[in-house]
Amino acid sequence: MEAREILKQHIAKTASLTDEQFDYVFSHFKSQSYKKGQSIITAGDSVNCEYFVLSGCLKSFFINDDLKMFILQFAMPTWWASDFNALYSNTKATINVDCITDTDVLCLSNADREKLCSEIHQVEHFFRWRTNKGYVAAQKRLLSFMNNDAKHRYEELLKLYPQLYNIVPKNLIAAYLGVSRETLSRL
Amino acid sequence: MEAREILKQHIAKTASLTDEQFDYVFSHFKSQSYKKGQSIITAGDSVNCEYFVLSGCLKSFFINDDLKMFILQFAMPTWWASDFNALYSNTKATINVDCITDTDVLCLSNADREKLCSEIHQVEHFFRWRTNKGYVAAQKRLLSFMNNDAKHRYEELLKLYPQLYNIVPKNLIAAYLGVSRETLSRL
DNA sequence: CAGGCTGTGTGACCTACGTCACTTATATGG
DNA sequence: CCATATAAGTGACGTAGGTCACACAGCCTG
Repeated sequence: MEAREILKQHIAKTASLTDEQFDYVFSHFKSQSYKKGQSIITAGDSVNCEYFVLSGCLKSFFINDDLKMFILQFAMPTWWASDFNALYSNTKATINVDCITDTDVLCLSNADREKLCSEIHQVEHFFRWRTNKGYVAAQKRLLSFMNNDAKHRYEELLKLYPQLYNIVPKNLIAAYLGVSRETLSRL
Repeated sequence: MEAREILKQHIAKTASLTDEQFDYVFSHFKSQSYKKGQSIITAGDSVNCEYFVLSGCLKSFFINDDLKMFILQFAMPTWWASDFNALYSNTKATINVDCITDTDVLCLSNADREKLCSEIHQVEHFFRWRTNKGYVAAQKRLLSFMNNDAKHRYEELLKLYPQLYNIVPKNLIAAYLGVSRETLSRL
């Protein structure tokens, strides 16, 4: 399926746009392709866009002072990724976004999102619900962190994204679960 | 300051409503008072409303199978609290909301929020940004969980809400930090 | 095919934090 | 004003998971 249709169906799940409205919205997205290992957002840079994944897989992650990596999210097709904190508050990135595999995305700039949201009520509706879902998911993950041990969280992750097991190296899974590579290997 | 003004100023920070629009919005909120220790949302019940705190302090928390409590959020004045997962997806509550102190709130039902959001574009704008902020905060907390030890998180919490230290018993702080009461006491 | 990478497994040891048990202090309500 | 919760500190000990070190497999690339 082509980019246009993927985005159209994705939006249609939460908002109803006329064909003309969707065409107008789509015209603000920029298609982009990246290679495995390439960096899309690097900590310290300014962040202009959010990225809608068409194919492939991204990771958004934080690197601490000891150079340890913590993965906030794996972004699979129809997921959105960016450093939302930096994007929304117009500050420098503290989060990185890299390609785990070759990846095609659609980019939407912060300014264009806000423009579309104010011009088309249903677009604002769509983005409200996108974030609502993200917020609820983040809270669930937080609870899982507090409540469950590494093994439990690992099983939870595999249930949530079975595809991940094949695509993603174990050290990245460990960085998502917040445990060391060695601990994960011993589960 | 009275309820009306508190909400008005709170909304005005992210959305511009005319006085008539605000009056209309405000008419959908129901004022409610609770006593210290009272439960507002109980796991297993259905959830109809979200709560805007005018005065006092709420906690939203999860109780696991071992009856251990994990606090998702302390809700101070001008914060919103509910079981948003249950509220949005119309399922039974898995999160509880209780009063830490006597508390005055404004309740808004799920149906009325959606009605207001669809009727008034700026209201949808307001709620989009409320969730955006919540989402970013949840991600930050998640990172802090993965990256920092209990002591670091404790200091972070006290910096973020200095008032909390006096109002809230230490066992609740521990439940927020995800450590045992004893460990917190030893910091 | 040799020499790097990167990914993965495993042993030995260390540490932050949990659990349980007991004590002390502070509220609160009958 | 006493009785009973509730809150808070502390010691002893257990354990999940971290860290470091090394081994080995499957790759690319020269």
